[in-house]
Amino acid sequence: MKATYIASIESFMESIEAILKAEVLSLDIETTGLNPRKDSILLIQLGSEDNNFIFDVAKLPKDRVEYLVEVIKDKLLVGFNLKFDIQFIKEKYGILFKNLYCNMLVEKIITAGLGNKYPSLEDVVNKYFDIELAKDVRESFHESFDGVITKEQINYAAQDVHYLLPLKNLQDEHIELHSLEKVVSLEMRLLPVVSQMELNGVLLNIDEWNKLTRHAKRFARRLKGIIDNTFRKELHRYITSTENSALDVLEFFKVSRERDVEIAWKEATGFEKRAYRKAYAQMLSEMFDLAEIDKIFFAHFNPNSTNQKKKMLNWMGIVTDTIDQKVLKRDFPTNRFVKTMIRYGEEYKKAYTYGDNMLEHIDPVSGRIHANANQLGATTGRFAYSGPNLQNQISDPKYRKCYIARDDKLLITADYSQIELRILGEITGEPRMIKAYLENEDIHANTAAAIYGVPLDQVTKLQRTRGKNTNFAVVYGATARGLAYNFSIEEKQGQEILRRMKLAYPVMTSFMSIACDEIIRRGYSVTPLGRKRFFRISDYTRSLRGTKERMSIQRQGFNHIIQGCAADIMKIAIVNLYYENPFGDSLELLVTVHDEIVIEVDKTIVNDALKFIDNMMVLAGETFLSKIPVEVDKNVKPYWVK
DNA sequence: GACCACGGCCAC
DNA sequence: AAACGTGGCCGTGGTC
Repeated sequence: MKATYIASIESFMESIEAILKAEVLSLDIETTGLNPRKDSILLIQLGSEDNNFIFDVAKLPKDRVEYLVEVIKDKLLVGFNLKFDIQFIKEKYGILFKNLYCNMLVEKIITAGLGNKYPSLEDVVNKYFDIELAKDVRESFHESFDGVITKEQINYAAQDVHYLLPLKNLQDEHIELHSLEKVVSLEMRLLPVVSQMELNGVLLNIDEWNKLTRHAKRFARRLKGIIDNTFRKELHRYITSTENSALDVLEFFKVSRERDVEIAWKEATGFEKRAYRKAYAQMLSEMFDLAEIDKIFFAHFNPNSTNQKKKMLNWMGIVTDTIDQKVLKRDFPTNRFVKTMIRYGEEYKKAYTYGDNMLEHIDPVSGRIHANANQLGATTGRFAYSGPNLQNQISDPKYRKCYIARDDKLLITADYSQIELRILGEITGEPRMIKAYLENEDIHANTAAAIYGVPLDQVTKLQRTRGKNTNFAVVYGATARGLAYNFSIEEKQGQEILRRMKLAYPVMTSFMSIACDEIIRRGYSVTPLGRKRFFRISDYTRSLRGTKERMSIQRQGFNHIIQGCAADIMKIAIVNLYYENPFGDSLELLVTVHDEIVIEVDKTIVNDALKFIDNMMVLAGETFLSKIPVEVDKNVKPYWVK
């Protein structure tokens, strides 16, 4: 493996010749950390077919590195998780690379459903070349790096780019084999856009957010007081009716020990390492006094423990195997204590999971939240967000309002109206659905009319809700039991609903049946764009005994066609919004939530931007929808509207 | 202390 | 308990 280390102007001049000549280069960078705003680039590695160049950014004049970036900006750049590299380059040199081939994204596309969720370079190189790459050198750049690059680090840096071009050639064979060219092309076009979206970040109104958090905390505290009192009564009832020690009590209620109180006791009594556990248990087993047990119980008691809540509910005569709020609400709809407990859980989540946690993600440099947008997070092609997950923010307007535009800017929130149902109608070719959409009928009421056998104009509110849920259930592949569970009805009635559904939408029904057979026969399902989701099909899967597994695969497979198509449409829209954007920096994409996109615009261009966004999104939808119209709902406010 | 599985719950 | 798809994050409670 050749490697040329470049730290002087002379060596730079020599190497740049080879770089200029190359049409394709592999790219990797080493940095001092993971944050493109805070951390710096140490090395830029470029691999050509016959050499690996390592540019020592710190030792070269800034204008030379800028020149290098300029030289390679339009070449095809191949790399593993290129989002990381191009974000650093954009942040430091102001140039966003757009001609990309990301080996990691490609690997996810060609192994969708079968491969690793987070493939590492080491895994993939090992898979294709049966070679073990060392991983631990990368961290050596982060802490305690003194600016002097070691020989080992140079070798490592060269190795990191060395395999990328041959890897591309091997991956290309799989792309061709599975006809995934269009999907790869779309994802690669999307990659710089997603990188830019992450760099843009979102702005949180911290004062308003904290108000909500404080409110939730106060609420949670009050509810905890009620829970404590109720539990205390039950505890005393238990103790006075038995002759158990504190230890028995804690164990009966599944209250786990080893909380702060136990640690404090260990420190106070001076027990060594592990010996204290036994001694502590011994002490508890000799404790019989009600007041003392009360004290020790509440020192250990944890209202966030599912085990404890479950045990206490059962003790109180609320017999349940789960504290799932859906189940509790159904089985004990009027129980006030159950309500209190559910409400406590909700407020606690608002206070901490959403409340305090969100502040941790505010970037120290930009003051904004730069969540990680994983463009191939879901097997179906949907995005997944993390750190924080911006796709499951509380939909209550009070919370959404905290996501705000910069001064003199506004947020446009645009979402596809019923995109998955429209896709379902289009793909299956179901005339009744097509007609309903063409004639602007209420599709949920339509389904309700069918399953309840009533005229469209006589559908009640409950029936419409059921119709709506049944429509979703079809996309998700629900069974009669599932429907029965959701609607709190008998399984027989669930069967009847499905029977009428099939009768009302016969074309859809036969299409689904054929599609589900195909999924098992081919071992994959595929969206109109060509995005595939693969399944492992064994003899067992095909057998009678494998019915459960087979049906599960068919549900996933059919859902992939619909959900994946919706994802494809949104991605096409995002790509076109970015590349066709006539407004420059006055229009910036911030975040996408499956069928929705949030865009920040200058106040001055709002009306034109709305038209542009509508146009791009509808056009993207029309790539795959021709029989059923595409509709986009739009909102403009200084904050995020749902 | 780091890791993991799981129950639970937020979103579309 | 789990009953229909796709995710991430929390806390608990266990392991090493």
